Amino acid sequence: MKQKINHSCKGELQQMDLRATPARIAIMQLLEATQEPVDVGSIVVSLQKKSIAADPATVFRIMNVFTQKGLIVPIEFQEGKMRYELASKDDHHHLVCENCGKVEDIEDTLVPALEKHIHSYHHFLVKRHVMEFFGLCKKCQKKEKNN
Amino acid sequence: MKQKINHSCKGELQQMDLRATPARIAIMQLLEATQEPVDVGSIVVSLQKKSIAADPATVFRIMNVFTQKGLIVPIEFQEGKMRYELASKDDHHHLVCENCGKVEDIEDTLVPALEKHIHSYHHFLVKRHVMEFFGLCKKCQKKEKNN
DNA sequence: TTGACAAATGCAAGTAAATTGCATATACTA
DNA sequence: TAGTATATGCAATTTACTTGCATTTGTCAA
Repeated sequence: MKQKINHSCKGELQQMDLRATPARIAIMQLLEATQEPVDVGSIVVSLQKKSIAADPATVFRIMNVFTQKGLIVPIEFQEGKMRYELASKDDHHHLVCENCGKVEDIEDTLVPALEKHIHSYHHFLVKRHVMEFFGLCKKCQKKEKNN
Repeated sequence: MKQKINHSCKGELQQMDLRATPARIAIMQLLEATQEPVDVGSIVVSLQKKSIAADPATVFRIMNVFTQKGLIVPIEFQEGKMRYELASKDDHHHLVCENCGKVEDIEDTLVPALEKHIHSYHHFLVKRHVMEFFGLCKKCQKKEKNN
């Protein structure tokens, strides 16, 4: 069965002067359907399951172009590899469970104020930030208690 | 001229059940003398200048042991490699200039409160966080203006 | 001070993420 | 539908980091 083409993705890509190739469309759809930031390896596997063969080198290139165009944001969970998520999901941070790997989002309520503060007091213009939290989710805290 | 041995470093190492080897002592001294987080490559170069030849593999191993023992903290500036700084310098974040590379420290006034908030409202226990800011320092903002 | 042994190092080989060069394939435009 | 700029696949490369093993060295006890 042929995968239905998501026309909004196609449009989104073309608006950015990017050709709507099968790999690019599939990656956009994947990112839209996934709540957790994904890495290149898992993207390749996901596409394989949809019978879309994409070389890792190609996926790396796509992620770079998408990042340059501002479609996605690279995220670092300190695993020695990059993850990515849709830029439209911005204004939040992640709570990464170090036990089960689950990722929760939390709203970003303080960085804008903090960046203003940094500019006023340190005369430093913030363009980009990294802010992630690692620890134990509710379930894994309970599990740990029961040991 | 022989480098004077910093006896406090030696003691610090031995307290942690680590043998006080020349490379380890020199790295501790380097970290104490440096305000910016350093990567393995720059450590090797710095030691060479002090006529201490240390293999990168050894430095990587030392950084891993120091991290495990809590002497240093790994820091990620999204350059594809790790940096490290003394753990005793903790409770601050970095303002990294993307133009000249300069690193300023800012006091951490909000993370403790934020982590409490995260535990109360999201039931997530934060054990570790990453929080860095990238942008333009005062000087580089001026330079950019004059173009 | 010395000698023995566990621990640290150097060197070389091995991983894994990410990049790059080049020939081929393909999406878009006219 | 054909021509062309662009994207992809594949293989080779780069770079950070790790690991295995033989050798060296710091430490501690005698």
